[in-house]
Amino acid sequence: MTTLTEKAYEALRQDIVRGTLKPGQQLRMAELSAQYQMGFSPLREALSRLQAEGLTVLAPLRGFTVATLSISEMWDTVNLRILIESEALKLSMQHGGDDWEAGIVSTLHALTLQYERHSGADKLAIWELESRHHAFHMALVSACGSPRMLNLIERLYVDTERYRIPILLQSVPHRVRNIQKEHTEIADAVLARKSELAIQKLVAHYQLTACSIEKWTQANTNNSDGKIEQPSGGTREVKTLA
Amino acid sequence: MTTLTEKAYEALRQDIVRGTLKPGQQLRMAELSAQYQMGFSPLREALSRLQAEGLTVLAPLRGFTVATLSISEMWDTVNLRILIESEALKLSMQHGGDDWEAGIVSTLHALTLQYERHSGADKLAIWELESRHHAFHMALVSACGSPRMLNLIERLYVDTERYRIPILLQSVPHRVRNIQKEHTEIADAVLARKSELAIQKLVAHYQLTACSIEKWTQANTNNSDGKIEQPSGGTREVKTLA
DNA sequence: GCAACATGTATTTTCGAAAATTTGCATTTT
DNA sequence: AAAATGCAAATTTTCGAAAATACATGTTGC
Repeated sequence: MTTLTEKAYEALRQDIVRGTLKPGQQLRMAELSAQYQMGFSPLREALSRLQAEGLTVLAPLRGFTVATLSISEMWDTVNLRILIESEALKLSMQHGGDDWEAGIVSTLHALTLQYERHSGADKLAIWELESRHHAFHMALVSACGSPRMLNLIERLYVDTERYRIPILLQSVPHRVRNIQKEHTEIADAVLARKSELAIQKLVAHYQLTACSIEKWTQANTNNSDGKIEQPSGGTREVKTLA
Repeated sequence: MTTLTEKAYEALRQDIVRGTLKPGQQLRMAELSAQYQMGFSPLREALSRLQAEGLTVLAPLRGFTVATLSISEMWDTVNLRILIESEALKLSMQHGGDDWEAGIVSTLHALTLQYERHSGADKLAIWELESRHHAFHMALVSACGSPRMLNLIERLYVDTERYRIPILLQSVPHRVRNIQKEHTEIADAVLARKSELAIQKLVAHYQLTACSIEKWTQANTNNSDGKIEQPSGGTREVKTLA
């Protein structure tokens, strides 16, 4: 990583996705400058990029804020993700070769290992789990042949990741679903090139996750619908989506 | 429009889409600063945003360039557009009310008027035509109920617009297709809520356009495949996609 | 007491120059 | 002659301060 702008971009992006910077939070240049040890220029540039990606919002002359979360936005994202990834998965199953299959097997294996290892609320372990989870889902669609789709899928993944992470950070993992089983079943269907079944399982996986997020949110929220608070910390700022 | 950054963003975006800034062209800060009458900061910020949208490319420590065009990229974009807009159109036909229908009728009418008016290669008329064309296509899907989809459709429109504009700028419109008839037929099927038919006509419309661009490019190009030159002007810089 | 207004402060936005890096070119070396 | 090296110019990147704008607070007028 060469330029400061890139460092700023990576750092801000990670801090937003992981919830260090909370949804709706004002991002004051002076504070960021002190926090990340750099001047305004690289920060603004990074924030602009993130704005185009939907992770920050710029209100003219009153600065940047972290993009807020809401249940309706989540469902919008999830539904779009289902549409795109269903197609991408189908294409991958048509075009994918040995390397593609190998990628799925290996990322699933790595994910499983980390699942079994991941016990409590150890942050480091959670980030590693997230990373491997991401790798597995990308491996599934990686042979779709469309750079544009892959790029979009990557962004949609990040967007939904923002909703899952607050739950993961809770110490109680309340494993009512066996998520790892879902992953394995998806991989099995995909590798067997059972197109319909694989897509159906992937869609169900996403919908179950979304439902679980929705329920968790309603349980951990006292305000009216469509708003999401950050669980950790004592700051009690309620964020609404634009 | 309040801030300089916004002005820079709009201006650069328009100049890239319309081909004033040519695909692959180096964007030197000093030149841009003189051209657009502002300092580096707002320009860099605008270019960063455009980079996230895929209209510019940033090579670390060697500046920004205009994103290149290629036939394979075009097909990738068109296919994704077909996937998204088919779904969005279906949803719109399910949810759309009177306002939505009115929007389609009025934008189609405005488009038709400009089509008949638009004679030669009058740039002003072409930009107006483009604007109304855009409005019509957005009107079709505007009732899909998904802000995310609409945002994505907007971007995909711009991306394909970059491919159509060089052709429009040629004085000879070589109207082998009756494009306006295609628009009308789409609108008719949509308003009649004939879902299958409407989607089929929209898809055909996009595929015909893509084919026509591909043929035009091969005719106006002497190099090997996948590269596109800008037609106007004497500069003979060949641009490849990353 | 309350609203409109003015004033000072905090913050964002923009500029112009300094620092860091690449690029082009001439010179040397093999 | 070709490749490597070193230097100067051009260019990007970054900083720190100036300008512009928003925000908070207190004041005046009614």
